[in-house]
Amino acid sequence: MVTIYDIAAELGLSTSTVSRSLNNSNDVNKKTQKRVLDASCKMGYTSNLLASGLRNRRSNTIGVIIPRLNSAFMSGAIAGIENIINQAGYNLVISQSLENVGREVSCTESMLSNRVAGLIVSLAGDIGSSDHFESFEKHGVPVVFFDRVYDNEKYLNIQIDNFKAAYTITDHLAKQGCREIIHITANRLHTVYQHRVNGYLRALENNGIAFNEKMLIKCDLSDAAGKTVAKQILSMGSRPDGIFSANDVCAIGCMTELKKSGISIPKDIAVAGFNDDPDCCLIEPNLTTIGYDAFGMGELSARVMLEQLSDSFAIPARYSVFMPYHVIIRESTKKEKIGLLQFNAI
Amino acid sequence: MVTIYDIAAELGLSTSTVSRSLNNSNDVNKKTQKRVLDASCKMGYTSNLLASGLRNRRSNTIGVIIPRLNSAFMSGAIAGIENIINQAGYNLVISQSLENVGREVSCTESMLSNRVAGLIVSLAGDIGSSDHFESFEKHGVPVVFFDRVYDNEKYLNIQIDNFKAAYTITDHLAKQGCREIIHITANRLHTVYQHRVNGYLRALENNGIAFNEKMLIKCDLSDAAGKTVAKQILSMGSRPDGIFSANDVCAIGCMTELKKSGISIPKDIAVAGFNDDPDCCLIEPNLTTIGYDAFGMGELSARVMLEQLSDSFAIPARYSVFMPYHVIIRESTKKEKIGLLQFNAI
DNA sequence: TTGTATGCGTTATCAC
DNA sequence: GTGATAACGCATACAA
Repeated sequence: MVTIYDIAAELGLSTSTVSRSLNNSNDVNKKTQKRVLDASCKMGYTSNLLASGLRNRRSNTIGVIIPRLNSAFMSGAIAGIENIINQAGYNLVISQSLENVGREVSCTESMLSNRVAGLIVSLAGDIGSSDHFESFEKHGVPVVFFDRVYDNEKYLNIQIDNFKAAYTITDHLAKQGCREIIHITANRLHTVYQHRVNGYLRALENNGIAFNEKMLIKCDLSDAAGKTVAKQILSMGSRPDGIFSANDVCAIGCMTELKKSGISIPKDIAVAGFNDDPDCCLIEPNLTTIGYDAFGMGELSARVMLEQLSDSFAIPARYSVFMPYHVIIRESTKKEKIGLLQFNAI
Repeated sequence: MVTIYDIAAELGLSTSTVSRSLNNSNDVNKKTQKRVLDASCKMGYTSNLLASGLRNRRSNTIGVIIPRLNSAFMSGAIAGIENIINQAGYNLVISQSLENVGREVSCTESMLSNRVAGLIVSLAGDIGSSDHFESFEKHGVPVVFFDRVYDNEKYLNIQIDNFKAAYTITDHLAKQGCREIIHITANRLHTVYQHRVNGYLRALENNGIAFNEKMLIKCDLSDAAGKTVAKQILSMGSRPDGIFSANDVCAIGCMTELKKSGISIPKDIAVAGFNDDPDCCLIEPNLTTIGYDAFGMGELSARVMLEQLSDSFAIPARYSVFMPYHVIIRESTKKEKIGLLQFNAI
């Protein structure tokens, strides 16, 4: 491969001048620079980022660790991150923790070995220690968390207010006349889900709905789990009239199965999800849900990262950013009787 | 950061011995190795892959370039690739070309700069020159294409037989009694789509169905495009009784819109897609489609890559692998009259 | 089995 | 504005 030595030899210059030209330094004659750039082009020069990274003691790569790459939310967030990061001249390394803390740890080790300039993370499902992020902090490598974050102010967190969102959507169900609203949540209570549970509970309380443990169903929030939950619900003594699932996938699995068994939605049971997956508008009736801007969240995470990267001497910021979210009300929670009530109320 | 110098100094050894120990070389005393490993652990050593890569003249990273990260197919394929690649001790860099050849080119440049050990690619939408892959070949960096490949035997291609698959599903539509089957394809005819068109045409021919240009509709295969196509179809003089879309997303968009306008599927129009997205089982009626193993295709691509990587002195292989596919017949193409015919035939 | 010495390609410091 | 030189951390050819 062509190196700066080759270019230097070709033009009778030193490698320093070539390097300066290539890096668009001010300390170089513009004409010389042009000669170098032309030659590098002609000779097919490709910069060696490994050498450059070694010399600079860090690569020009930003690492991303996410639980999984298989949701509209995640691919949207990645697209947002990539958009900002690439513009800034960085590359992206993406790794999946597969919802597994062990894998997350080895991902961080690999990122460390690759001397990433920064790390953007959405945490694996379990709540675990954050030890594996400490070496980054120790070596001045900024870490930004998004969506699934640690529940403390020690880190840079980009998220939505899950408590409020869950509160609002549960409250909506109650206002639609639901009196027995169950909540489907993750079996491993990551803070994200814990906050949603809390919001749900508060909404029940404020609407004078009594809560008992049977109303909280834990599963892995998959489509299959949703179907299983539906069967559970069908066999319940007193059947709920509202379901709030902590994600859309599970809500949709559940709905599909309920429909199969002749349950009418929202008449018999109103259903709400979380995330605003595209599938919400595919299932019939369309699914009420919480929507938030995945692409924007990715972009913001990346921007915060770049900010950290630029003033490396500044005290590392420690704060949480809450992104906006909105409740998207669709047919799956529009109970007809309520429609009438609302009509009368006008 | 701790380096092998630090470990060497700590133990009174040379860096070569430390390096050998860390790399599990045979030329080192097992006891010495253990001392080194213990010390490296205690001291919190993290190998510097930039230095190692510079020395070895290539990184331990495999690059992946794909059009977009937003489909079940792609995330499945990526998961498959990652599964194999990680086991082999490599890392993955993923980049999206966003269906744009220009971006694809800059992705390859960045991969080259990062001195990736190999490159796995699914091509951007357009047919373009393959010049940007030549430098890899020139420098002995293996390139494996999957799904969207160049239409020649010059490269390593992992794909399905799109001609046959399209033939089979079109033939199925014809056998269900459809006499005017339209085909929705991409407006930029990548080979993948060209082959599907060809299979479609052959099936028409073999079923004695006349073809005219109006039966071939070109669009970007998005959900929105599907809806637009539906409106086109509704305004056609002679309405088709069968639709074969080159992907599911578009088929589903189209179906949704047709249903809204009171078209009964499959009675009025039978619809078939391609890919077996999970949404095929969400839309009603469920969508007939072509299914193939995304995860397996990813794994195979990665395996072929590793094979190339291992015998670097072998002549680079040049061949195409065709993965199995299967036609998945669901309600969207089961015309009732045919059901009766089949019943009578028993 | 271990150590010495060198180079991978780049950038930064210093001198001119 | 340019050049000589050293150093980044590691791996290997060669010597011992």
